Amino acid sequence: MDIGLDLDTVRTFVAAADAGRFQEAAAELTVTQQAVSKRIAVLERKLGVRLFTRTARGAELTIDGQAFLPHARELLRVAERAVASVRTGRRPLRVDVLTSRSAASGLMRGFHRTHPDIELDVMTLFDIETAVAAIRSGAIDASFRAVAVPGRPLPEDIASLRVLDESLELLTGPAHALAGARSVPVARLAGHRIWMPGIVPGTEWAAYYDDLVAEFGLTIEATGPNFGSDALLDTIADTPALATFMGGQTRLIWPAGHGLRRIPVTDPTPVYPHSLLWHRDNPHPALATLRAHLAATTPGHDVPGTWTPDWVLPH
Amino acid sequence: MDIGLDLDTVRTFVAAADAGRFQEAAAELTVTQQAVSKRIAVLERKLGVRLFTRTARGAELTIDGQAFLPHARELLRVAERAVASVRTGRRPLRVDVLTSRSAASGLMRGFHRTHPDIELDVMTLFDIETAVAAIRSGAIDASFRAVAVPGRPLPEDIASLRVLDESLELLTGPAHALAGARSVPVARLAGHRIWMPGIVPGTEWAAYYDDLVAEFGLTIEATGPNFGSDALLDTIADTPALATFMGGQTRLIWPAGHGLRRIPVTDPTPVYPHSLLWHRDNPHPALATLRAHLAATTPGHDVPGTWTPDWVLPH
DNA sequence: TAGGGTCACAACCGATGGTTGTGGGTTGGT
DNA sequence: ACCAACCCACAACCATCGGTTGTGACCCTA
Repeated sequence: MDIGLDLDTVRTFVAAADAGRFQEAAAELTVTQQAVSKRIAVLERKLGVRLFTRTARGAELTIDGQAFLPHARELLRVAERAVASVRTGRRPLRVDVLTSRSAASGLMRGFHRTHPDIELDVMTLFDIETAVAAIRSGAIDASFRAVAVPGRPLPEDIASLRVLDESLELLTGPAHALAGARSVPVARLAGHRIWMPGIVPGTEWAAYYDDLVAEFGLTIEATGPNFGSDALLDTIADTPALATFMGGQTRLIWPAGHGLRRIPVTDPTPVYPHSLLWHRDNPHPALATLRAHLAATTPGHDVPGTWTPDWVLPH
Repeated sequence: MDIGLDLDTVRTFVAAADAGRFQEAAAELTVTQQAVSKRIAVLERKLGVRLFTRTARGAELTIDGQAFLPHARELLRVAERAVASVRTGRRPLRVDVLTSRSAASGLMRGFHRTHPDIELDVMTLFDIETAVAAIRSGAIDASFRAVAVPGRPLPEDIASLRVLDESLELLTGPAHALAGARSVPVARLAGHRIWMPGIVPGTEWAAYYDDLVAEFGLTIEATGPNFGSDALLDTIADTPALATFMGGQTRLIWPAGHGLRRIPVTDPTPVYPHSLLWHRDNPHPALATLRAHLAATTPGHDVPGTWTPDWVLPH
């Protein structure tokens, strides 16, 4: 179905369209006029359309050529950005956001809205260990994580800023015993089955839920393979005895007709602390902009009536 | 400076990233595993970065690979649309808009806002002759034009709909005699030098200004080569004795500090009539949508106090 | 430790895409 | 009306590229 376009050919097409003459385009690309002629001919054969009308004083775009031209330019733009994304030196700011639907991802969307000119590459690493390693190696510029896991303090060269406390909510199906509640105290969750597949021991999120369990006497089951959030939501919706935790700012693809309920948890409200981590010596100019943006836009923390593990860094 | 990426390689990269194993990607692309390995190796050498970490049970993306992946996907999307833009059959709706800054272009932007799902290719043809020929040949689907030049009625198979009457405004520099006026009656323009380079005899816009000149005794100079709107604006701004006409909805790149004035023309206000033209038998589904959109959103015409040539089609 | 899975390297070879040389065709000056 | 000066296309040639097959090193698991 797809044609093996190659970008040199596309570049040739754009150069020829701009120049209006194959010769000039050839000079610009430092190839011969015959090479340009051949490339264009091949492109036309691949597309099945005539792109230029050859005249005695050059080559003019056909209507098909005019239609193709802006797409060709866009293609070159995107290619340039793709290459730039892995260029060492001035590359887009690389930020790790835990998951694509997390609150950190929302913060980055906000940052992108107010700074649309700053190029970003958003990615999702496994845990804080790999994130810190990636930051120290320079592979990424910043990471949103809960810091720090007990017994594993942040290295000296890593700086952090507490940027968002995200309230946890209980997610249940319509037949769950708590489905009708407008909110639920943490203590009332004792004895209920809370299912969170995909928790990997040793990660900072596992440490968070371990502490939560210990503090309030909950039971969280992490059994079974993690088939992704869709499967999780399906199961929660269909199983009256099962609930799960979810960040209050998580963006869900809400399955229609499932009747899922998001129920705030209170007394106290467990909050998941997101901090921004970065390397003290990272000179990326956009990093300072991001820090300033987050410092300016994020609300206060440690609101009374909330809970976080005591190993969480202050701000 | 740019690297000769080719899209087959990019496709291979995406397939390998999705599959997690070169073998599976190879099967999907119906090439051998060795070919995939080679392609990835070449891509990594070109980019100067390692994209995968090879393990015993497959290949995992490095951080650089993760950063590159969304750009690679975007590249393939754009490529697909580029190819689709010249595919006969279901291709984007092709609309000719006179110039990229014309009122018709604004109408298309509005259409795109309310129907972002409909793919469009907007282009600018020379005059109504070529537009009609392109419509009849199927090369384009619709055109915004003033119809019809006297003596050249629309062919039977071309339908039209009057969609917008655009008031003409006078554009002057700050030192022009009329620069201070809030509006100016057409009759007061007699004797003033109005300069509109780029008018080509025989086109429908030339016919429009010919009629305007004849009706109100104006003098329009079309002399001199047309160096584009930037050069025109520069000259108008610097020359007290010169003014030009401009569509009231034209989007200008307003040069800073030029002090240009746009002055409405009255008694009557000359309006430039934009009609949508299309082929009666054109089955493109988006064409009907566009017609309905325009019929619903465009205001009435032939407002009292306005003027159009008498050869303009009624609606 | 044997076996089945992964990817990489080497040798080979046809297709691709560049070069030079040449020819047809329109334009414009003499 | 011709000829020079431009255009682009076609042909022949040839190096490189990108695929194939064959093989080997490696890792995990039974």
